[in-house]
Amino acid sequence: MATGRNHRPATRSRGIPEATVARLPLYLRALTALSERSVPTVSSEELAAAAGVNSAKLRKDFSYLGSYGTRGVGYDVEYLVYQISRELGLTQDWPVAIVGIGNLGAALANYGGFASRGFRVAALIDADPAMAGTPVAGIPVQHADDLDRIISENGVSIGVITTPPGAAQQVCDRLVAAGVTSILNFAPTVLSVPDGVDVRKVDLSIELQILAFHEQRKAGEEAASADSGPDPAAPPVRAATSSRKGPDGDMPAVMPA
Amino acid sequence: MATGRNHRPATRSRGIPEATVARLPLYLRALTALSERSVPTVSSEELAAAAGVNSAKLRKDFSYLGSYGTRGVGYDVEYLVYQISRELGLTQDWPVAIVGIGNLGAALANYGGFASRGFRVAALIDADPAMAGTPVAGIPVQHADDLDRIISENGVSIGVITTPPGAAQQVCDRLVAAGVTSILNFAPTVLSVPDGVDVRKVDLSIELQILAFHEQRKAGEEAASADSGPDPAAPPVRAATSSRKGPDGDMPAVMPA
DNA sequence: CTATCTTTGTGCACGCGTTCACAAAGACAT
DNA sequence: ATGTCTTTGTGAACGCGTGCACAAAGATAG
Repeated sequence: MATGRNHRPATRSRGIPEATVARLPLYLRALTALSERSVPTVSSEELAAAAGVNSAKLRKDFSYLGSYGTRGVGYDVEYLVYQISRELGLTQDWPVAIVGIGNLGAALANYGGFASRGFRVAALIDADPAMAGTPVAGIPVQHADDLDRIISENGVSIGVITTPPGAAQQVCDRLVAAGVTSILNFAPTVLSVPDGVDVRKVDLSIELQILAFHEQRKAGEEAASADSGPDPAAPPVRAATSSRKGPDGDMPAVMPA
Repeated sequence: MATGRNHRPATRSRGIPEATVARLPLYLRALTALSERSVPTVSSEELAAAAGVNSAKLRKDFSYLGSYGTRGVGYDVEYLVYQISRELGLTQDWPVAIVGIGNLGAALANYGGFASRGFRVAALIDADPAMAGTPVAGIPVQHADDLDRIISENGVSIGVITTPPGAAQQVCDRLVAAGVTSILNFAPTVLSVPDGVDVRKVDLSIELQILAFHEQRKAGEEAASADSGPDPAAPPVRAATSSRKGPDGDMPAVMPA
């Protein structure tokens, strides 16, 4: 019943830190590229550079999985690919259902990176009856009324939500009721899920806003003597100290929508 | 020249912790919803619940911005919306360019959440000459040859990369050369950027793999007495101790692509 | 067999982020 | 004016993650 429990709070899973788990796919990608070039072994320094991380961090990460390297030589690429794949659970097939086949849902269905690495788009679900039967990326869209059955029959345990924000919580509840225990949420909504269900959030708007923050800061630093404009340290006229400072007139309406 | 410097390493910006910056958009979204319902004030407890975070964390986050609350009452919604918007730099217009108009790029161009909150899709760029002139989401696609000019003329400082992975680094280099200092990267590639350029990464494949890890762990815990199958603690036959343990035959080919 | 050289694996220290718990502050009733 | 009650703002403790620096381990040459 935890409201808005995003990501993993601090529950270390099976001794492997969450931060390490988040980097394993990165290592795996770099190792796969090396494997395709038939590189037999790789040092922590080389692999770290390819993955964009510190070499000490990489070695510590791998130490959580076990001692898979050879001192003086490095790591066996194929063996490490297998170990990480196994640790991440990519040696098995993961049927995935995408709910909400709008622009984004359709794009994800077509996305090649989805299909590889053990993930398979098993079902596309939408609430619009007009879309039922229409194939998207070669997969017919099914109606949301049959959500329970679709999830059960396909053994889906990972759901992807690409609905409008208003429908996200309801879809989430139905997915969880049908047996889904992992959700990738693209809707800009805080989802409430019961314990035992993992939610990961991908929010384009939030990413842009974080970039805007740093962008503004960079601009404010370079032009420290601008035309009274973006000085992030000078707050505007603070409203009176009364309890209701609503319609004072100096509060610009910032958000268009 | 820093290779693979993603996110912010540890550089605290303007006294505001990076973790706090990442949560400000979340608060802003919740506050905007309250504002639309004409709620005048909100307590840290209520707002924290709406944003899905701890109330103490929220209060500490706001304390970095200043003392904008009233003890015994809570926070003025409109005032806080303005303060956070200003802090995030959303009071100004941010022209954004999307490079790589495939499925995902087109979906982002159509995505409504992009347009709101000060972000404006100023240009769509693709390397395919056949797409030049074709309107996507009402915006004509322009050819990548004119990238420099497009970025300069529109004053774009935030670029979104939705190209195939092979083209991402080259596109990134050209964007940076043209003056872009913030990049949102959807391509599964580690980007190298010079200092002063911020890169944020959105990687669907990585998110799924993290979910798969926890999913596997959950499945392994519940069925602790399965048919010798997914025991995450028992490593398979370790290859011989020689330096080259490549083609031993017992190394399953895990990655299909 | 011994020496040297490379690279892993990790002990340790440090800093950031989170959470608790509580004093200070202000609203509100009397 | 005073007391009570609610809620903020923050000091302090704790835990996680990161990076340094080095010893241990093994390969390789002589």
